[in-house]
Amino acid sequence: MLQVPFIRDNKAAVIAGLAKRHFDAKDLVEQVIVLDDERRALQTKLDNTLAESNAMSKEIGNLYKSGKAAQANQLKEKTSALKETSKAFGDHLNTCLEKLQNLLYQLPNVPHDSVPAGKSEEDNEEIFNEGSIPELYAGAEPHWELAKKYDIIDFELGNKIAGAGFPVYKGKGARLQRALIAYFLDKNIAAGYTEYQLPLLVNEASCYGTGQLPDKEGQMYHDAQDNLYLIPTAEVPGTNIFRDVLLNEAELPVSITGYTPCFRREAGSYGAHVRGLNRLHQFDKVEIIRVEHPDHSYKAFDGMIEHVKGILRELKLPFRILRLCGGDTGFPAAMTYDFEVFSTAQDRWLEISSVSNFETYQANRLKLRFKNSAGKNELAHTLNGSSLALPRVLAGILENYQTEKGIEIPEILVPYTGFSIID
RNA sequence: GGAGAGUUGGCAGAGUGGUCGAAUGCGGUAGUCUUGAAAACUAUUGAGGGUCAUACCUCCAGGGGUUCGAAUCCCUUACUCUCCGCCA
Repeated sequence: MLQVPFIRDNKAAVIAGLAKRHFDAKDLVEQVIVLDDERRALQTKLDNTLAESNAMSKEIGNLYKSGKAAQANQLKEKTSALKETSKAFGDHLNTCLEKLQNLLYQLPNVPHDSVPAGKSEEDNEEIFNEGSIPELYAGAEPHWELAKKYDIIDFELGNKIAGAGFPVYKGKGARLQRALIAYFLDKNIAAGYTEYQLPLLVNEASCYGTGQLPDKEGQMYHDAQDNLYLIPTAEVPGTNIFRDVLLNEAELPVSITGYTPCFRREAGSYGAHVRGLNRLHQFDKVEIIRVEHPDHSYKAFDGMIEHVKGILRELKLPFRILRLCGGDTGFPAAMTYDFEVFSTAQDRWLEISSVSNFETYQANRLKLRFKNSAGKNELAHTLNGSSLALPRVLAGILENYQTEKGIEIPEILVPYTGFSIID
């Protein structure tokens, strides 16, 4: 959520920044300012009324104490009118605040200066490309065929047990998956991240904290009985660790990592592009999350990019990095880089990681602050990224490492899998 | 699931109707002392709104109520703890 004083002071910049998302913020921004003016005026009126009745109450108390009950009773009669006016101002103020809140929820984060304008994924900038795309043998197949051929992922069985989008991994498929999780976590820990095991169900407040609510209500699985949501990403429980937290400056930066399954309803997305492992209702992901001093958050961002690069290099997968344009950058993010692995047999790029700096947008909702060197409480910056999303890495390995003899296991993973080929 | 107890500032923990935004301790900050540090001592230290700055207002888990006046009484929701039941 953007801060109102920031919007007031940087009105033109906010509108221009959001234009890069093809988001016309002009009316919203105007409304925010008008409502905020109204809010202030009402607050002042309410405060004055309350001050008056506070003074009166004090006087009544004093009169009683000094035995002047008759005078006190006389004063009491005057309080009812004050009560009514303060109630009216209070109600008015509340509706005003509610409206303001709603407006603020509608404003996405202002993109960083370096973010290109653009409408959709076609306007994203490729800023990095590494690894050669392997020449596959004549009979090379997409991963869903390979999965069947080597009996490592059973989509039909998942359909039977749960439904589409819930694959069953078995044998070496399951073991490879587990190896990847362990490898990613070890890499993250070696880079200074602390491992967490987090709840997979979260409450409403946490969903508001990271912005899944109110915007993305229908995209999460919801247990109505207990009013809990299945997490769509570890970002939700991981970042909400810091909801309503005041850190000391010396405690920054905070770096955490965690493996969790992720659950997404993905309502309405079917078809060829979601075949196999491309899009699932349940998938595994290892996430990295950082809380940073505002002065260092972009340095941390670069560090996260390098870190993910390092993992993909070790896996020897061909990948590229995209700087997302304004239109494709997620609602709460100021800047996002996507990592994509080339899926040889499908002849397309698959997103496997997304690293974002939210600056203070999430922190403002979360009330995540730190005491700065001047002794003032200041909003921290939050960042997160995947390292990595499992199914598409798996798809990338299956497709890029397939040979006539079977699927080779990237060397770095062999100590984790305990086998070097799936055949 | 049943019964009971609790939720107070960065943390711990007093406070049961009127100078309580809240004792005390820890922690933080500044200073004295010290070559420097530690210890000790002294001072200072909750958050938000509002103002040029004051004034002033709000906040003692969330919401509602009683009262001239609520951290304190009542209702309600959430959470925590203890006991019983159930259970990997």
